Amino acid sequence: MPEQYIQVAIPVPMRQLFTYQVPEPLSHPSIKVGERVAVPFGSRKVIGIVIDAQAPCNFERSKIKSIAGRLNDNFNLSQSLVSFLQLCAHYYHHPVGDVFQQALPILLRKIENITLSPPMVWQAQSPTEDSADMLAKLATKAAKQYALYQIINSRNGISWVELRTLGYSKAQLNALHSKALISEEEQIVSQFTWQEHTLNEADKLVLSSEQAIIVSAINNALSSFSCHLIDGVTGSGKTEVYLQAMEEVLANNKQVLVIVPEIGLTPQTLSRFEQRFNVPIALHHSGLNDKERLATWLSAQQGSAAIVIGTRSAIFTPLHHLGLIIIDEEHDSSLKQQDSFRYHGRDMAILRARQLNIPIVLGSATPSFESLQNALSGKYSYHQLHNRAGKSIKAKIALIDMNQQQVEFGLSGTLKHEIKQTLARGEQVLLFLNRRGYAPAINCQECHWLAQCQRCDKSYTLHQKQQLLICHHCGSQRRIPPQCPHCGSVRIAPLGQGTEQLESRLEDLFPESSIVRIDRDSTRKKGELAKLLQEVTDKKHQLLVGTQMLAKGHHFPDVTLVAVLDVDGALFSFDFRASEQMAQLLIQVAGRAGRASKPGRVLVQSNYVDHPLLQDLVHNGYHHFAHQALSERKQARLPPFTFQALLRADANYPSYPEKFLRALTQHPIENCEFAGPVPAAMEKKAGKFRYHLIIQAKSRKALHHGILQLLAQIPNNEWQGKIRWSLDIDPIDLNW
DNA sequence: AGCACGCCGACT
DNA sequence: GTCGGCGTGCTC
Repeated sequence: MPEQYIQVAIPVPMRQLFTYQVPEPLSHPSIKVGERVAVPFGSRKVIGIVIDAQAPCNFERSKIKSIAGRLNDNFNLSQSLVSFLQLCAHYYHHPVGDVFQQALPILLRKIENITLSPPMVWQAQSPTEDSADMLAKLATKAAKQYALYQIINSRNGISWVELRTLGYSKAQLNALHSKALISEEEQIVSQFTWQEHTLNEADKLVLSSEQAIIVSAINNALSSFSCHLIDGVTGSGKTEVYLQAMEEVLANNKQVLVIVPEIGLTPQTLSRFEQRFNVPIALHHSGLNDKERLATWLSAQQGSAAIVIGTRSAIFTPLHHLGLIIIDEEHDSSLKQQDSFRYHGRDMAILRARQLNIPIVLGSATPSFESLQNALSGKYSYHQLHNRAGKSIKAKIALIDMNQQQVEFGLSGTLKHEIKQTLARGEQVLLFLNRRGYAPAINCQECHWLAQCQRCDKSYTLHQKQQLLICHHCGSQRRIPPQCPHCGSVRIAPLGQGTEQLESRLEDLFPESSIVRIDRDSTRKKGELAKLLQEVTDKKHQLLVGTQMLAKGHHFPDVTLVAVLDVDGALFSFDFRASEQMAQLLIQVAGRAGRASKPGRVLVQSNYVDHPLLQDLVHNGYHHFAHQALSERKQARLPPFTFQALLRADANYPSYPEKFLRALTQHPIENCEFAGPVPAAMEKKAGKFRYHLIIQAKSRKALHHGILQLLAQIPNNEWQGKIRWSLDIDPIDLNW
């Protein structure tokens, strides 16, 4: 018997695989790709994934260790998932082991044996006379319990995770259980199959011809790769298109993967899918614990889940019979991971659809310029959904020229007037200010000393309620100095305005109205955001103040006035994507405010109302704006017409990062150009000094090859050990 | 990323 | 004398 060697991915940030030997006693049954093995690594023992089961020995024989054991559970990765994750690592030039580590549920990365209780589902008991009485009582006395019962009764088995995501509590469940209306039973784990009761025909809407064309375009080619961009405003019926496209896929006993933004997995979203299809749905979002995550993973892999709905990392779930991928709100920035393995959920989803030869659907009211360009150039099928006539809820956007107005605490006279009018009609108002805290700085009015964070060289933000100065870049805190440390004056005053201050000004201006502030500070506690949003829906508050986090996913039917207090930052940012994001934000909130009978209005305050992009957006809408901006990007040779990678370097010594990056630019790279090195927008952050180098190419292929050349230079670089670096392919935020 | 090894400063 | 600070280097 010859010696057997395997190549293993190890959970360390190294761009290589490790070779191990399989000792004879462990070699039966034969080791397969995707198997998890316990291996000695340095002084510790870790879990590795077998990438190659019959590798040649390409390492000094005497240094090769033997694997310590095989994990003989049923949680090994499929061949298809292994090759997909390798593709991802390759695309992002990211360490393979780290990609595997991030893609796997935490429990699969631990050595300990996994004990997973069998999956349980809730079911309605067969009706009796008693239960009919009880239900009649619940219908009047406990509406929530009654609704919960109705949901459980309408499906054949529903998991606690689903019910929790739909907004129900354990207490409500227990109440029904103690009344013997429902029971918990072990789920029969079997391959999902389409049955007569799977589709709720009554829930189906009649498609417009526009919608019908899209559904058949998707369903016409279910066994080959195609990418469809559905471009349609809120209320134009994107979801109905998703649902009807899914129907055909599910009817073929194939699974569907739905990716939504971080904040998008709301009870409403889920219940839309629940109502239509009576099938097991597995969820994957931040509200799950480790065991629940593994359960989702397993049900997807075994094929018992028909639909998987999740946030960006759900793209790594191992669906065995995947037939369709849907990316909702494909422009949303939460689809891109912004640390360590910086992947884009949408782009990896396209890669996966291509690998599996299946269609993928991207949907948005404000498509990313990348997707729009791919649609316009014919790379994707482009489908526009227009609003149905007569049901138009399109909001109007108007500009307020701050130069022509008396401005008090960031509020123009016009805006104050509009707020008053709206409140008088009993409707709600939403004010955007993208700066949390009380004031973005405090300074001394005598000597103009500015309180700054030593580690970041940035102003401290004043948090009045907490009586603290907080650095928003590194989180460090200090007390408010009673007097200027420079000249001793006590005339220390806040500079500029944040949400906290706006909230307290509004309390003075509109004492009759209840005001709620929604930002990272006010929603730190778990469940607080949901609670505040519920209060808004219940009309407990009339005035909403918030940062960008308010723009995503939430629907505000009684908000009829939305105002953006300061849009100018986005117009003059050096980041060329700032204006794209600003436009998306404006259109998104405009679409989410109001309802058919009471359309929302959007007011935008600016000192530069003549700015061409602003004018274009306001007068001609998102698509005109996007075309305009795209032709500017083309002229300037910026993405999506070119392809970028960002090499970030940081060190404890100021000069190192720049020198390290500059050394790399000394060797020109074929078909690639360098920009920089430049100091990061925040050169100093948390005591580290940071520089950026952009590598740009006309084609993705050229960029890919260029990066390989670049990375080859790094290991022998004299700066090795003195600096830390990381690579970001297709960066979207140049600020960090 | 861990973790060991190693070389300097302040303490039972 | 030793405990422990974190710089440096290695992991099949």
